[in-house]
Amino acid sequence: MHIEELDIPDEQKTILLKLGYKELYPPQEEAIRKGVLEGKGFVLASPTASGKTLIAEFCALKHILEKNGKVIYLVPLRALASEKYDDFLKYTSIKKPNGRNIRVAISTGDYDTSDPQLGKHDIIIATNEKVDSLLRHRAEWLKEVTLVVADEIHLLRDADRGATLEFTLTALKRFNPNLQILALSATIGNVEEIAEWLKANYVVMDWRPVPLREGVVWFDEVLFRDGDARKIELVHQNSAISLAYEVVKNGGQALIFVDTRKNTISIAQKLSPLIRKLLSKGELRSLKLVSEQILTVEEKTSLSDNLAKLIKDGVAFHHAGVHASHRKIVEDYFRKGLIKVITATPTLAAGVNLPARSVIVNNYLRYEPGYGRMEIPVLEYKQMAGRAGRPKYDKVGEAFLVASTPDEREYLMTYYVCARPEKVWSKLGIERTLRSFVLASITSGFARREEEVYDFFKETFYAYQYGEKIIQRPLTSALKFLIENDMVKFEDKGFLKATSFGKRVSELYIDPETAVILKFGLESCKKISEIGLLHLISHTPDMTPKLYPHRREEERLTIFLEEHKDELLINPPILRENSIDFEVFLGELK
DNA sequence: ATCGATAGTCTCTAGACAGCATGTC
DNA sequence: CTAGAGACTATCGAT
Repeated sequence: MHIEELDIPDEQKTILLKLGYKELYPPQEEAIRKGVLEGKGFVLASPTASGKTLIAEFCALKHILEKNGKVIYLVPLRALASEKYDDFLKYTSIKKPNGRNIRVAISTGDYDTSDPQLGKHDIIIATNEKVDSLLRHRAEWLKEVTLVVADEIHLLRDADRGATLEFTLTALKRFNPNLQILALSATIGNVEEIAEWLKANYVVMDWRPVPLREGVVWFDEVLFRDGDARKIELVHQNSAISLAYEVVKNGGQALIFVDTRKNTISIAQKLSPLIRKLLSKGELRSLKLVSEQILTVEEKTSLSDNLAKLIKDGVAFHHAGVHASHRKIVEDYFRKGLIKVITATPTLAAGVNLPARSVIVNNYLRYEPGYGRMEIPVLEYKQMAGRAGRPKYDKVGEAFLVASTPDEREYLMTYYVCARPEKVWSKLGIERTLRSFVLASITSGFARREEEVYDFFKETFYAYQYGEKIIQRPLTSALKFLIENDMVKFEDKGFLKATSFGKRVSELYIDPETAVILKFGLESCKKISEIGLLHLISHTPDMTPKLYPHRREEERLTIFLEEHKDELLINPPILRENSIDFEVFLGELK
């Protein structure tokens, strides 16, 4: 199908043709055939870079130019918001029927545009949380929205962020019954379920612009999914390092995913002398400049020192502890092909688009508090693997999982490489989460009586998956909690109303339980001291993760506790067991 | 007295959204 | 119900 043949505004065609778009990709064609452009709800599940955004662009312009509509584009990351913003900027030259140009805005915590201002724009790109917050502040213009694009909707599986997305979508759906919802997703196990929840059509496709070969490495042997095998030269006892070396030697770039930040650095360090040998004089010279840029652009830390040193050799690490501007530099020069290898934590898997010819997944286990080391979900592996293959540059992308024993190699092949991504399960039902969203449903006016609370939550994905009955009980207890703590009260005729306290809690985006603790602490205190306040804050569930008291510090902390006993606003636990928890907080004060 | 190997013990672990107040242009 | 690599420390033995 050619762009020319599509039923989209002519101005858009001109712009796209000028940019070199011609034929549609198969998933795009399929979506069109099934009727996205006709205003039906849609779930689009296909790998990254298979052109989902373009479909969103078609729908968006249709809404604005032909239906006098307004579009919200939901993304999970601020970095993604600015990426999409740049995407949509190309349409700002188009005039709407009323003679005005199309206006695009970005709304995340970073940008301070006031709400009414946002209402004047046609396309608003926002993080899920921002829209949730807008809902809680009852932004009026949300009523005018006719299309919501929800990017990366598989985020629903995430314990806290997923619930926000779920709430936001449910609320928007309710707020505006004629809304078209276009959900974009990675390949997941239960696209149909999500589609049915949204009362939408769906397209599932594994098609990728660059084919992907997946394999498992053990020692010096690579075994591919299709049965192919090959040997690699072991230039280092670590297979991931040897593999990356080989990739660069053959003129490619590699992305190595590891489990911890520390590992990210240690692998990069082992790799750097090897990679250095493969670089040309010119490359080394340019890299030196990049390295100097790293040192000057931000405050100097041991981390940036380290990074600068590694970049000289064409290697870099990437994780959340690295300053944003440094990350940007690393990403930019990797795209330019100057930096050959990046070792990264999963930041890169879901974040900005940064493909490489080869992806090496070094660890399939990751620590989870309370559970020990857990296997990462297949979905996550597939997302990392999906980063392999740069459109227009590589004929094929390769992704490798590293095994440490032959048995493990078999295991990884069956349970990761050949496995289907798991289903996405709603996490809204967790009581702590639910509480906050029950409050939100009341303060934002979606539920004015008890039955309406139930009605509202009946429409969530959680209720869809687990059944309307299952959600009743936690809802009741959440409601009870809110009433008992004076955030919500009953008025005449069974109307529910948020108290000003409740309203504030909801707007400030804090856990209701946090609010209760703070309130209790402040009310009961005789005198306020710095230590007391700080501890009170640390005691709150919003302060996570807690610090762990070291054995060595225990004594010191206990003495500290004795000295400041009177100042604390929360009484120390009596049981010795719990005192560990307690000393954690003291640890935070030091 | 000093060093060193070895074994046992301890520590530490991915990512990143919103809210506010105040200042600057 | 569930971990494991690496830093750190203690211990003992050899010189």
